[in-house]
Amino acid sequence: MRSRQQQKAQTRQKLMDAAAGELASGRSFDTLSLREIAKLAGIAPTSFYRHFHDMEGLGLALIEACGESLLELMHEVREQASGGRSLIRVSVETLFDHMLNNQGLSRMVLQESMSRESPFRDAAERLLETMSRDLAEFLVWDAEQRGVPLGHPRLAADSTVAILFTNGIALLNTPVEDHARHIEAVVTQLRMIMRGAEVMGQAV
Amino acid sequence: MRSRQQQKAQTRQKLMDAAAGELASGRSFDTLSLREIAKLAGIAPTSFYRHFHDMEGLGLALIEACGESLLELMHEVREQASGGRSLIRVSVETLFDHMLNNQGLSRMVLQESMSRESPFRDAAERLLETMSRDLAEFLVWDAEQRGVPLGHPRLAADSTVAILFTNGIALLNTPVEDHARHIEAVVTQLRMIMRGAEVMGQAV
DNA sequence: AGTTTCAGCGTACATTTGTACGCACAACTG
DNA sequence: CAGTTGTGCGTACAAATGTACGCTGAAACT
Repeated sequence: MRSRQQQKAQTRQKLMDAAAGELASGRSFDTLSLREIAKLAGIAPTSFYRHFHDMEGLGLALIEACGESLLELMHEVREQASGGRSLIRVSVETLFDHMLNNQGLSRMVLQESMSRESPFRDAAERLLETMSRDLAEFLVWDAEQRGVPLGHPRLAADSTVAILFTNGIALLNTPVEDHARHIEAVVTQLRMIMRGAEVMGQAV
Repeated sequence: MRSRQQQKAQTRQKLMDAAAGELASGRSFDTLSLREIAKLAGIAPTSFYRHFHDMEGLGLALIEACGESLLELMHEVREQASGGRSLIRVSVETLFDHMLNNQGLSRMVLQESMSRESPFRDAAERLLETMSRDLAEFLVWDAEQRGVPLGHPRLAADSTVAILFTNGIALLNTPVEDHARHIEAVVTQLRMIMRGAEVMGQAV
């Protein structure tokens, strides 16, 4: 038999997968019921409590997991991008790829980031904040590298993140054959911001 | 006695107000139940059906109403802005004011715009699309007026709308004393985009 | 070997949900 | 004025929900 830890971890994962699956098929998180998720995961309703105190607990775990994989991914992108390809393009493609492979979670995180004060909102907000901070830091480093001063790097990063996620979501509702064109549009928008930031940097 | 039409319209409005009130206090739309809204509006649950076929019907009416007032508002802004004040600043302030006064609906529209294929998403999407299209049209006109060519006006408008609403939502979770600073940041971000668009316009 | 721990189960119950059905009575129509 | 219309009500019911309670059996520990 598998050890208790392994077994428990696996059941917990089943619960998270069940919820993520429902999210991916279009449900919003708070239409999910404890009983329903338990059934999908193949356990009795009351066994749910062995893993999460709440549906809220499950939700937080989902957001947490999504955040971890996302930050890790963007971290990899920076190393990979130093290989020469356009950083902007690689970032966009990588992020969108992740969102396409995690549609349910992506939607949930962004929707919750727009909700009212709640544990979900806090978690989602923290994730976006971290992404923006990391990006700003990188932008400064990159600008110095190229000897081109950037005006308001943090604001540029905020704009970038807003545009990235807004368009990422839009992409999920777009037929595959339009993806390439859509990505091109986003890349142009981001270049626009960078040009603007550079101009405002020189103006100082 | 009031006429039947008036009476019915008033009850319908009570239902919409009840729902909007719950949204404003942080609930998400699909945690609202028909019975609950009926009770808040002061009518029997079964009377709900005299006004809407569904909770979905109510939701659509809410989004519709929010969209109408919003588009009307932005239309006024353009006339008012020709008076000389910065168009960007006036637009931002007006939109944010509207969002602050309609927190529940604003959140709902933006959240639904990120959901999966559904009547709600379609309605919300249509609203944002219209705003972006109108804005692009205005940007072109304004650029011609000033003799400064704009590159990719539609993309600039898309970016602007994304940044406006993202930050508008963020503002709702911000203490009032930080509002002025926050608005300043958004104005700077929008100027950044405009500068970028102008630069890319000249490059052609 | 004997004991403890604990993931998972089944039963049970009070709430809440959407909605079908039919009645009442004020407002409209002719 | 008589007849029709239609908003609103109360009752009723099946389904679903969260969760309290106590049991079981195997893994973990001593």
